[in-house]
Amino acid sequence: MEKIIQKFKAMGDENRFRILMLLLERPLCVCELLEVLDIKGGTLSAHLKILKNVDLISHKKEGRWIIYSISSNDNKKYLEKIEQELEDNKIIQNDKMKIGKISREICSTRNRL
Amino acid sequence: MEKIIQKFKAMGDENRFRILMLLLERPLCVCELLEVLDIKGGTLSAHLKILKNVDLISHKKEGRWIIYSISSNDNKKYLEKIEQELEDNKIIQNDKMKIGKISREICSTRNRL
DNA sequence: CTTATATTTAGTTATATAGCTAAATATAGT
DNA sequence: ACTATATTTAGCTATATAACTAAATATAAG
Repeated sequence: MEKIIQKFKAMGDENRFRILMLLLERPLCVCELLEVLDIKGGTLSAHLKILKNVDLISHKKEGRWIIYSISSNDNKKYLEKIEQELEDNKIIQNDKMKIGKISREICSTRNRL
Repeated sequence: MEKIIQKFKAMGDENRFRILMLLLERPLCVCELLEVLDIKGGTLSAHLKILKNVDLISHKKEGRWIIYSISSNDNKKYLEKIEQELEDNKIIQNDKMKIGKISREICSTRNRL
């Protein structure tokens, strides 16, 4: 039971929920997520750890980047169903618009921790 | 988005999650829930309000009792799927065993707030 | 009116959560 | 070696959450 409750808690935070909706678009590196969310690197790392601990996301290394994605097809389907109910949400829309304009390489030009 | 996040938060609490699993057995009055959960009346009322506010449960009056139940078939199906993954959980098992032995009338013999 | 059932409110306490800064650590690429 | 990307840690602050007690309120039944 602890596990499922932790999963709900993981999804019950705005920034983590936005991360999940963003990863539904495509796998993303940490610096791309940082471009969209208004939080610091350390904070984002903590959120990613929480989502990883409940198996909602997973990651792989690719060059000097760490790429996060939704961890299973079940999770993907589940989250997509939720996403449909949020088609008209401004924050989510805006996040997806932003992420559409960003590529991994943009990160080097910024200087976020 | 606020709404879905509130829903996850509502489910991400042990006592509230136990309430949902109990209501999956059958509709229950507040005093029956009080027999199973180790919390005071005021606290339980607050939890029920949170679950009601996100439309997970609803209630109706019946004599001097207020009967709570899962609010829709969709919610019921959703929660039943989660319940299946928890078949071997001791707390849930115990809760369901207890609720099986209780009827509404037992309440008058106790004196919980 | 009194009792039973439930909710609400005010006030309190303890713990959890989310964010920050700043420094340290890890790893891969150049 | 140095840089880029990311994580972790320690220390801090602010807010949210869950619980309690105790009293007040609401409603229906007897």
